[in-house]
Amino acid sequence: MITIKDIAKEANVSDGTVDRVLHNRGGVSKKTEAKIRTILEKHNFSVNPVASALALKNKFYIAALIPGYNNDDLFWKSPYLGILKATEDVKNFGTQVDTFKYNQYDSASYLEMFKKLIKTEPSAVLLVPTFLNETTEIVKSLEQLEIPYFFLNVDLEGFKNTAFIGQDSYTAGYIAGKLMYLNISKSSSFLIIQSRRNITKNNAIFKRIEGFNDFFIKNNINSQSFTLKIENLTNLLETKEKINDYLKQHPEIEGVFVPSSRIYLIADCLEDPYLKKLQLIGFDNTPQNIDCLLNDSVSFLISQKPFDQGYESIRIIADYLIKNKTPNNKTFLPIEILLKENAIYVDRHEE
Amino acid sequence: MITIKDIAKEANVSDGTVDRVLHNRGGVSKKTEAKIRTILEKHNFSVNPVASALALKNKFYIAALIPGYNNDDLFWKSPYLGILKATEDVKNFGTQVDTFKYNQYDSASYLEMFKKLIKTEPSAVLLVPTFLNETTEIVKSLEQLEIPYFFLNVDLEGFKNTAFIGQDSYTAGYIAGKLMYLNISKSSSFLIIQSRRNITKNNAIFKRIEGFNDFFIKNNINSQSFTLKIENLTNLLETKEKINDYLKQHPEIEGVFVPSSRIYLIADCLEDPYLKKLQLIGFDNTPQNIDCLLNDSVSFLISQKPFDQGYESIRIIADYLIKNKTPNNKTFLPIEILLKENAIYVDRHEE
DNA sequence: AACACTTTCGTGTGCGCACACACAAAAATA
DNA sequence: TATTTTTGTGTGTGCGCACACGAAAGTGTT
Repeated sequence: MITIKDIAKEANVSDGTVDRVLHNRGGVSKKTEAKIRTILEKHNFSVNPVASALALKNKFYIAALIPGYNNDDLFWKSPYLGILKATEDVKNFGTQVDTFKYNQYDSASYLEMFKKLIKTEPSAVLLVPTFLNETTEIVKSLEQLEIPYFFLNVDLEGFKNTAFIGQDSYTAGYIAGKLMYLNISKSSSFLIIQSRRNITKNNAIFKRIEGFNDFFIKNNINSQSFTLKIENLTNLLETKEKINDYLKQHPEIEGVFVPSSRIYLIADCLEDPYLKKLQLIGFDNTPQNIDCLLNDSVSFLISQKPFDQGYESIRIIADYLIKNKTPNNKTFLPIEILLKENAIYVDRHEE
Repeated sequence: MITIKDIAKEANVSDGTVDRVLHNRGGVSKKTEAKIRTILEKHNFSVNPVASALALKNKFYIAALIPGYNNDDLFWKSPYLGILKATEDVKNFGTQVDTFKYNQYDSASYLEMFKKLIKTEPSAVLLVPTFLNETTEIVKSLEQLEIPYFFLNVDLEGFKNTAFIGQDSYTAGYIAGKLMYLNISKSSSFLIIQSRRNITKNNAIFKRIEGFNDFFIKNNINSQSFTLKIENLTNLLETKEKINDYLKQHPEIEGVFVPSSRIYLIADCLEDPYLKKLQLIGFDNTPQNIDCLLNDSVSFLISQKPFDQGYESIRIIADYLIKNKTPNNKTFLPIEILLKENAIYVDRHEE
């Protein structure tokens, strides 16, 4: 393994000079810089990141702004755990990570946590841009401070984020459509259940529905699509009544598609004959959803690999900071299809 | 961040003494050792792996013994790339990796490469135990030399391998059965195509077929199962003739299951009406197979995430060597279901 | 030619750990 | 008690790099 010292010796300069050109620190004559660069090229030299990390010692600081979670909605636990795992991995590489959690249904808390975050003077920010207007505001201050920012999970367009890490929601929805079609009989119907509060443009849920419907359109399938909007899924009594009523009125429905991570609520609400008869397809490998797979109430789940999303994000940002590695503009994680049998082999959150 | 020096100060001993108990190097009185351990526990101390790696500098050496690949059978390229990626990751952590490739159809080359390998005095060995008898022999010398060994991809039972990294082939086959059932009409039939040379007990292919058939048995489905054995799939003329003849004689067949990574050969051999009519399900995301997904000749592929298998193996072994972290006895990677739409979001081999 | 600057470069220190070596104290032996 | 052996502990050096400090060489001004 070749070291800076080796390069220096070959160029008849000191280690410090080589270091200066490696880090574009300036203060090197053009002649010697050229000489050093030639030798660098020749040996295809790259610094030893381990030694570099040791010497740097907590030079970088990443702040993450993501939704919190509770027992009612565990989705954001996985990305958080992924972030934690990555934090551990990069900790000794001179990179510190702090996570700020906001309430995904309260734009004020989003702004509030950002204010807290920005006071810590991060070298880069990872955020889940749930709210459009507030994000515009946030991005403005970040750009003013020249802090690079990365979007996680929500692929908001029109911003100069260094990268996006998440899923191709449209295609994920398209696949959901395909799986639905496989499971219900031809010329039968299906139901899409939406929760009002989730419908905003550019939103993953919106794109999933679009993809789902497009499958049937593009393949000229004349299954009929019904949509039921429910204000607040968590209100179980109301949800229960609405759904079962609706199904009573539309006995031709054979499948239910829930484009959010809340399909377990639907499974809970369905009366027994429906539960047996219907094919349920939903998103995300939360513990409750996995349980539904295992007890046969849900046929398929599509996972967006939330743990990996969190993990990869931090790794990408750390590489960007430490190794100056510019990431792909969009990093799409695999669209994972889960069914009863492979559910247990999914994402390892432990370790 | 707490360091060895901090621990030493608190225990009123020198760094060296702490170092000795950390590495069980001996030569420390019971009293001081107890004291140090208490403090270690109290702070939940763990050494900084970065500094450790720097100080150790190429202390460990991992040798990998895996099948080679060629254009005809690219499967083993992915694990190899995974190993390479991991090699890069652990390189600066004092761990070197060398890969030895053998011919998976020639047990002599297996032994021969092992002989080469063992001369390099590895600290640990990763191997794909394709051949039972030869593996017994190999393991014997490894155990004599007290070199820990790990199995990759092929889960041979009855050995004292430190760990296995691969897929649950039985369940993967079971899922293939389920997907097949979803795609063909009830009470129709399907065909399993086997290549003679692959049939050995304990083999992944064997287990996949078992799982596949069990799906139909356990769910009381009376689809009829046919099996066609072909000596050498690569002999395209013969394969072509045999398959199409067989299908002519059994028009009730609606699906074809190929429990190996060679389904692209079958797709190549099928005459056009069959290609359109039949549902093909196979294994592994090789480029040729992915092509078949994209051009609609194959309905599903099950990936065993070969890249990840290679990558994880090396990481697991490195952690074992560097951090003394005993791995799970079996590490099962996810059973990934691929179809046309999510094929492009799979395994990133670049970077 | 003497001076004040500026540019260019070498040296030294420390990051946290591993390990060889040195040396003291305690125990065993003569 | 003197001497050897064992046991226990401290010290020093280096891993490869980052960066501060200051020295040397170069440039311009009066």
